[in-house]
Order: sequence, then structure tokens, then C-alpha cells
Amino acid sequence: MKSAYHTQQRKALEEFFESRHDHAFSVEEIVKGLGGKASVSAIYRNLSALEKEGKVRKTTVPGEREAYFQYVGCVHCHGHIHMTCVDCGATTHLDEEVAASILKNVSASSSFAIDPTATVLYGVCQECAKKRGGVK
Amino acid sequence: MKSAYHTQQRKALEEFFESRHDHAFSVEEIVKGLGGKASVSAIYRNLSALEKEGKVRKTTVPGEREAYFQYVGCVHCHGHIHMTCVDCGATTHLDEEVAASILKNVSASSSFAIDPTATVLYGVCQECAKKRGGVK
DNA sequence: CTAGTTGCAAAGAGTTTGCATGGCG
DNA sequence: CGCCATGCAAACTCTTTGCAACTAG
Repeated sequence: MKSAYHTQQRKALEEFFESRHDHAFSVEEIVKGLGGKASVSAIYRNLSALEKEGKVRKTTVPGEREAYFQYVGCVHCHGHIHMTCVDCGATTHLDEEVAASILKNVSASSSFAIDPTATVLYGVCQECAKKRGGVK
Repeated sequence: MKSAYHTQQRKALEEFFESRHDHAFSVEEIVKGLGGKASVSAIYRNLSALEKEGKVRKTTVPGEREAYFQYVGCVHCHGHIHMTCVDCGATTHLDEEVAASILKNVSASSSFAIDPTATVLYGVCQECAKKRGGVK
């Protein structure tokens, strides 16, 4: 094994994610969320470790410079396609059936094997759609 | 109007894209492709201008640091969802019918309005799937 | 005690910007 | 000729890394 250590920083990070696993956070937000319990570099290092373990997913929002990370360690998230709201950043899971049918349809029509762990659907969630109301 | 100028750099850039509109390029690749015909900053500036005009789309590949740009100015690309191969970077259009059904299904099941211009499906294209053959 | 981890600060990579010069119309 | 775009280099932002000190097991 590689990581046999349970450091305070790592615990803090995992707890942070576990309590909010339906949302993606920037490193800056994580730093604030941990309130000094871990340094930026420790966060980055743990983040990439968790990413390799498959517990955290890294995404990028079009138009933003920084990366966003979200917890996908729970069974609940396993293999699901995620949708991220370009307005509020909320990330939700796509219904399993719908996801499966998408994979099948795309594969059939284009011979393209979607990687559900890498793919993120961008759009506007119901709440932000309301808020917008034609604005922008 | 804003951009009334047809500079050599801009022309070179547009030609570069037009001759290869089914592929996404990093700025580095574009620089090389233009062979000194434009400076890095001119490329970036034109790129973001083209992006605002809706002729070029910026995407990010999971695991890569740089942004990729591709031409979507042709009617052919209008409103289509794009699929990018995480192995070779090839970008192709999703069949219109399939795309429409995805939009409808997702909207129906999750009240989420996908933005087709922001969304990129990541996966492995047929060719790379063959090449892999269990490798990696 | 030993090896993995942390924190800090410096280094990197990619992208953006200020400013004087040059080119388009 | 006037204004916009270019080039260059410096500035920036986000992320990674080197290294000594620290801590979990």
C-alpha cells in the first residue's frame, strides 16, 4: 500500500467532502472550508491522492480558471454521470436509466464509448433557470 | 461593430481552423501550426474574440492543464454536442437525433437544461478503443 | 524509529495585460 | 491618417515541487 497514514489534514478533507458530496468545490473554497486545518499544498496533494483512489473527481467549468473537486466516494455516486450548473456550480447525478440510455444511444450512433467518470454535462439547473428568467 | 480588421494573424488562424474543424487544438499546437505567423498573445486574443463570436469553442480535457480550442463556425457544427476522445483528442459531433433525445430525457428526469455549447462528452473513440485493446 | 506528510516558499505552466510600434481601411 | 491589432515582456493565477521539520504507526 502507499498511503497508510491517516493525518489530521486528510481526515478534515474527507469529512469536508462527505458532508457535502453533491457539490463541486474549488481549492479556494476547500481551504476556507477547512479553516486553516490544512495548507494549500497538503490539500492539493491529498486531492490528487483521493482522485487516484477514485474517491474524488476533478472537473473544470467552462469559463473558470480553477479546477473543481467533488466527492464521489459514496456508492451512491458510483459510475454516475454528473451534471454541473454553470451558474451556481451545483452538481447532481443524472438518473441511472437516463444515463444508461445515453451511453447506449451514443455508442450505437457514433461508436463512441463515453467515459461516465470523465464526462460532465453542463447546463442550467432548475433553480438558476428560474432566477435567470430571461436575464443575461 | 467591434472587429473591423482582417489582419494576417486572424486570417491565418481562421484558415488553420477551417481546414481542421473536427479537432481541438491546444494553443501550443496552434502556434506551431501557424509557424510564426502570429504571436502567442495575438493568438489568445483572437481566440477569445472568436469564442465570443461563437465561432470557436474552448474545452478542457480532464487531466490536461491547457485549454483546447476548436472551430465550430461551420453550419455543420451549429448547436451540436461534441464528443472528445480522451486518448487522441479527436472531436466529433453527436448525431442530432441522439443529442435531441438526450436533452429531452435529461430535462424530463432532472429538470436540468443542458447547454449543448458548453457540454462535451468524454470517452474513447472507436479507433482508440481498438488501439487500446486492454492496454494501459 | 522510520517513512509518509506537512508547510512554506520558490518554481512552473498557462494565460492575460500594458505599452509602444505597426498595419488595416 | 486614426484606430485597432500585434509583439514582447512583465504580471498573474493556479498548481506543483524541494526540503527541512513533524507525526502517525
